[in-house]
Amino acid sequence: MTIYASMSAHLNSALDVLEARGVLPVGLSRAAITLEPPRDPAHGDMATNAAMVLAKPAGNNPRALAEALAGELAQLDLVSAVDVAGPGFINVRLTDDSWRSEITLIAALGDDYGRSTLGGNSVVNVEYVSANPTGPMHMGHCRGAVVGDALASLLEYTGHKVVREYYVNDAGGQVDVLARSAHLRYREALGENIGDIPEGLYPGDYLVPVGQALAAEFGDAYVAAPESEWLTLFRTRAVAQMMDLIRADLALLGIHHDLFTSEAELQAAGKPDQAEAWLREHDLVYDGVLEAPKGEAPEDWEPVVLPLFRATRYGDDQDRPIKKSDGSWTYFGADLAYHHEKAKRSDALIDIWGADHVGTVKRIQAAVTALTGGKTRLDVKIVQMVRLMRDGEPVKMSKRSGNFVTLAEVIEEVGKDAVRFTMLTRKADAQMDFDFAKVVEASKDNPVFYVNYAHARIASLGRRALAMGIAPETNAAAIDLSRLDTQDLALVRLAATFPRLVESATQAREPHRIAFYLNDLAGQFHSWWNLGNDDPLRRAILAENLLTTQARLFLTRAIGQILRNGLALLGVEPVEEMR
RNA sequence: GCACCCAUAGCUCAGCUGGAUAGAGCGCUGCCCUCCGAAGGCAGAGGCCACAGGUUCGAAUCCUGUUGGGUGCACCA
Repeated sequence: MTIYASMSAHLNSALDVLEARGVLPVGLSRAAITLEPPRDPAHGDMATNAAMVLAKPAGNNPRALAEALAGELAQLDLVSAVDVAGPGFINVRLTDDSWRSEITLIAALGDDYGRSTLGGNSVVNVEYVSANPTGPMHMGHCRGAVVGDALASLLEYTGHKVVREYYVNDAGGQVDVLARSAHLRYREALGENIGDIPEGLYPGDYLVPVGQALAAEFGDAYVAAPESEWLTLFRTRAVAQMMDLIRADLALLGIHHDLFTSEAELQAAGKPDQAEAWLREHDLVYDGVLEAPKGEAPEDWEPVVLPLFRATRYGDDQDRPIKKSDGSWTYFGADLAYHHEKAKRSDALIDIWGADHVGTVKRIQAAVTALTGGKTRLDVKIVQMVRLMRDGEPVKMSKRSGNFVTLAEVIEEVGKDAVRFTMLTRKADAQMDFDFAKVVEASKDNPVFYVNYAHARIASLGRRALAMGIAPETNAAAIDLSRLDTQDLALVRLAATFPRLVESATQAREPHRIAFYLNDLAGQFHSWWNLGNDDPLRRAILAENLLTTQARLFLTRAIGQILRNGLALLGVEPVEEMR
């Protein structure tokens, strides 16, 4: 058990004792109780608000309750001092040995230090990326992809069964446009001069190979044929190739989904019809007239009767159409059925969406609530815009000319790890700038570099020790941990908060917290390392003092382990040496 | 007009779901190796946490309103 977990268990036992003794009423909720490192280390190693939280419902004085609780905690072996401060904080100081043994635990658990069973094996479906299959991925998709992937890893690490899912929007008007664009490229591949790509079709060069493949497969059979004969066929072929492109782009980012669900297949299987029937039975879909759009005056708007979902019952501004007047499904109508399908096979749903879809959050949450009777929760995590910068100037992007910055280009320029880490150095619901120059800069201004530099220094210690003929002692029992002093243990104190940080980052669905933590831990490590500059005796490797050397190397390996565990959650490769 | 997000040091941003004296990087002012551990470290200056109310033992954090910025408001996806 980690040191926080075991203190937390002891705290609970102490409260049980107070209950048994009648100091505390039985059965008070302990949910609001926290056990955390105080902001000011001078206060101690851990602080709890238990007395303040419980005093009121217990009808007790917080200070008195705190004193009683402190008395219990003081008896623990791993506690060296307890005091009550302020309105009723209980500050606990742990023995140096308890911190020393946490290093052994980190070494023993290795990659699993930080892993937890928080999720209880519940099935969480994370849908992310889901870019339209009409072209390669561009940078607009990147942040959601990275955040979704890191969040999925966090959930996995904390004991959830995670399904990483991609919803393929292969049924809307945009894929018909894709099919027509592919048809044009097909004619081009057969030798026709197609001139400029007409307005309204996709101009990108990435469709050239699609046209060539179609020409190779079908010859000139569809050159002059009416659209009705080739549209579906070409659409299927083009979408398949676009998905190959997208999968390749995602692989560059290190992202691999478990499941790709096709909108067209869901529709072919009648899922939206089933959902509609059920909703009609429960008076959640009715035929009604859509309100006129607000804002700018619509020119061609006219009232028309459509099947509407009663989203207003669940807090949306208006009821939302599930079908168009031509009888086909709206995006929402199909998406509603899709979420219903996901809900059937999951305990919780998470969608990662770009900020341009904020307006549709309420309706889909309303639909999930309606279809599952409120049993399944859908969290929609909105990822804000990223502004691409180069040397402080915004990079111009024009979607119309097809001149957008692709994900592949950026990864080629700065590397996967810099992209991933940088995307996670800001909370998702705040906008961010992505500066090409900064993300590859080798300085402490760049967290990717800074964290990896710490890891590389640790790795180099191992190499240097070996070169000096000092083989690292791997048997923890053979290491004299008493060689580690206060300054060494400060590093352990921060390292030991990793497991609880992982849990809180997961519960808040905020993977960026891991990135910030790693930056802090790296900072403290660099600081520790530099102690050796002023005082050679503070260096890790002391040729004339093997016992201290082994203890310090053991400590640094534990720090390296935490850095690796955190980087793994972010999908970033730790580096062994700087070049 | 409406909905959602944001507002913290000169700049870019954290702040662990309400805790104690508000933190980091950059920039600024100093300092630490006559390279075998400086791509780094230490110290200093810099704050009415946009504004006004409210909730309570306690608010940057939660609620309401105001102001400023962003995104979005189709039968599109």
